[in-house]
Amino acid sequence: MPSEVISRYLEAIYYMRAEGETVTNARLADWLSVSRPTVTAGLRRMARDGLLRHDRGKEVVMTEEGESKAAAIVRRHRIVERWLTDSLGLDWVVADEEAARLEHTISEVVEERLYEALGRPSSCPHGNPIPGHSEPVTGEVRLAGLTSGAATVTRISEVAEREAPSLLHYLHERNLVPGTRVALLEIDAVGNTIRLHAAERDVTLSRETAGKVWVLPE
Amino acid sequence: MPSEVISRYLEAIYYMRAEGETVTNARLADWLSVSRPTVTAGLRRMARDGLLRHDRGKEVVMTEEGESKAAAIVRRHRIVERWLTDSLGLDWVVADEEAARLEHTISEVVEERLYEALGRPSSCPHGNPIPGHSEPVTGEVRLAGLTSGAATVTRISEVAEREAPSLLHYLHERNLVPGTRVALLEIDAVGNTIRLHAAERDVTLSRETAGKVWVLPE
DNA sequence: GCCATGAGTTAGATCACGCTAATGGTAGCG
DNA sequence: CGCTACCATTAGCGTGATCTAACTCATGGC
Repeated sequence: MPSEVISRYLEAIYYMRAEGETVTNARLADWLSVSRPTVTAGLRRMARDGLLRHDRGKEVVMTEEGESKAAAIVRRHRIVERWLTDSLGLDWVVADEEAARLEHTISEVVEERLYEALGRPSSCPHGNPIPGHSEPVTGEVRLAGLTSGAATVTRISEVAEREAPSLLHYLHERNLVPGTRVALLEIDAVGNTIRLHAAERDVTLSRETAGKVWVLPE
Repeated sequence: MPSEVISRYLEAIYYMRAEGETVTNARLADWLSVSRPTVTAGLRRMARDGLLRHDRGKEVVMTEEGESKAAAIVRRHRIVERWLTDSLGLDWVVADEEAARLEHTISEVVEERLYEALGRPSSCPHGNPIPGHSEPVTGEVRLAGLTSGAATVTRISEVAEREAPSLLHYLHERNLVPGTRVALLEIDAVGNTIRLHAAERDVTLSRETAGKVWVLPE
């Protein structure tokens, strides 16, 4: 059983891969808020324990075992998030923080019982699929890359939660949540912003922020 | 915030104190299944951090702070146990093991919400009071010390859970659970056993086992 | 073609947590 | 009194996880 620290490494790698980013030492250090030598040492231990391969070059590659352990953690994270929001009434941001701790102490049996008790949810509160139980929506694109006029929000990237918790608040307040319909109003290529109509309201987002919201065009 | 290891020390001390045992290095080492030098080092760190005083003699004395941290952990343990048994349908033994891990990652806010969602339970599944929410029953005695004829089971000591998980199973199977009425049949001073009638059945317990079951005489 | 920049690693340190082996009490028993 | 138990601590060691400082190396800019 990997330590909690190593589990966090696995989780981070999983999220980066899911976002299509290349997984490097420096990016992991940023994500986990630790120094680069710390990551070097951590990756070495992980390679030793058969969780990934490191091949002295660049990109880190998870093994089968690493992949499945990572998926288990993410699965628990998302089920717990659902529990915290749906049953205990916590808000998005708090639920994510709490789940980040609980995901490491939830056992398989508790995970399963909880999943059933919640009625087999198909995603976390931010719309991300639950590994092993639901698939990513096909055809979704980043809001930042939207070209046609209208779309429906499918999910908020896990990256947003890590990099700026306040961003989650921001999106939630503006009702930019899974299921909301949005209509593109204007792309400002100079200011690097995107203006859109969502939930009876006009919203302006930076291109950066809009890159973390995924939508399904109509 | 104490580490998880130190939290386990606090919890163990709390349980021993509640049972009226003297808290010594050796007893802690037994309880926690670590070597005595490890306990020495742990207690030193705890004293350094203001959780207890050690006074180079014998007994360990918790400070206000240590006491309240310990109570918080035990409170979470018992609330989580209730959740696991009542909402998720886990059995006594598994619930205790799971709670032993979850108690360290449950935050104050989750603890409170969960307590409310469960309908403010007054004890853990084994009948032990929830610190800060309920008081120990007054007048209870150990089943081993019962003299009169009849009594009602109030709680199974936390000691039983640590020392012999199978004992929990044993008691549960024989329906020796909080609320069950028992009638003393015979005390065998030679064999060191006690025979009693409980839940339509005759049961024989060793004096040792009977010391871990608390009852309220009628 | 040289050099600044950034990425990864090495070197060297610290702290928490665990171990075994050996040492130093204290206290009861004969 | 002296021995045996039991207890606590010291000594010495290993691993995981973290840090800063310093080194190496490729790559792109000029």
